Amino acid sequence: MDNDFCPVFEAIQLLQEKWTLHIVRALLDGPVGFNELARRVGGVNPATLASRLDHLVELGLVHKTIHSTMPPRTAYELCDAGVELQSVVEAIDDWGRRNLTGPLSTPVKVSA
Amino acid sequence: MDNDFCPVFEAIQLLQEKWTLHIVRALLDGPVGFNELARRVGGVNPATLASRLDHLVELGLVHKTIHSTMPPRTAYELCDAGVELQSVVEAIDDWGRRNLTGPLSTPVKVSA
DNA sequence: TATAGTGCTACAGTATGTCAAGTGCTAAAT
DNA sequence: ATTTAGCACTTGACATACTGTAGCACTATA
Repeated sequence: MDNDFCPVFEAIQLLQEKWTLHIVRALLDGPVGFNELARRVGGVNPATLASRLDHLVELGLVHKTIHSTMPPRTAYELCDAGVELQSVVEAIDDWGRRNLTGPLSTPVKVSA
Repeated sequence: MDNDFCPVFEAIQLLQEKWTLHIVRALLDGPVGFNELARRVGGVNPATLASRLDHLVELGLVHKTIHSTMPPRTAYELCDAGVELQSVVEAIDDWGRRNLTGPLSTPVKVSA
């Protein structure tokens, strides 16, 4: 019932949180502010984005710099551990290009 | 508002569905039946597992063989496109070993 | 002085995942 | 011969997670 801290399991747990991978991918293009990050990612709503960023900051994958409180100006950027996720994103990228030819069908509902 | 079919985006969408990556990882160890797969993965509930498997089969990443209906005996195994996800799992594995030293803290709630 | 933009938070609603139980049947154990 | 135990799931009630839209306090530009 426990994997007794298995790093792979934990890593998957983290990366499967909705939008996390998208956010990391967007951050690979360099530091950004909140709203522009949302735009880069495309489709996240601010509440979720804020939540994911909090988590990523907490884990030390992302660094948040508040340049000024008012007018608000913040920058999010990947730390080393975050940048290392590039290899993961690239692997997904490769796989996607090779194996996805069209839009995915809608996932089957759990109770239907 | 649209990524106009960007394979990376789609791939991330797929892989971030809860348990999908865990399931793929478990299947990399070879064909299994439903219940044993659940045990290998550890923590999925049958409804979710069934749903994910349907989706993976539908996308052609997993092949389902029904050896007998009654007594029920089924085998799930990765097809080629599924096996190719090994590189993704490995990248995550590497990253996890290098960057995760202890259990993750609980994700921050969206509305709190 | 309006307008648009910044980084968020709040709330209600919906989608998504979970828990426990159960089904119909058989192979192995008692 | 009769309990177990196991297979592959499904069902329905519930909890949690995510979404959409609005809004705040404020400034820089037009």
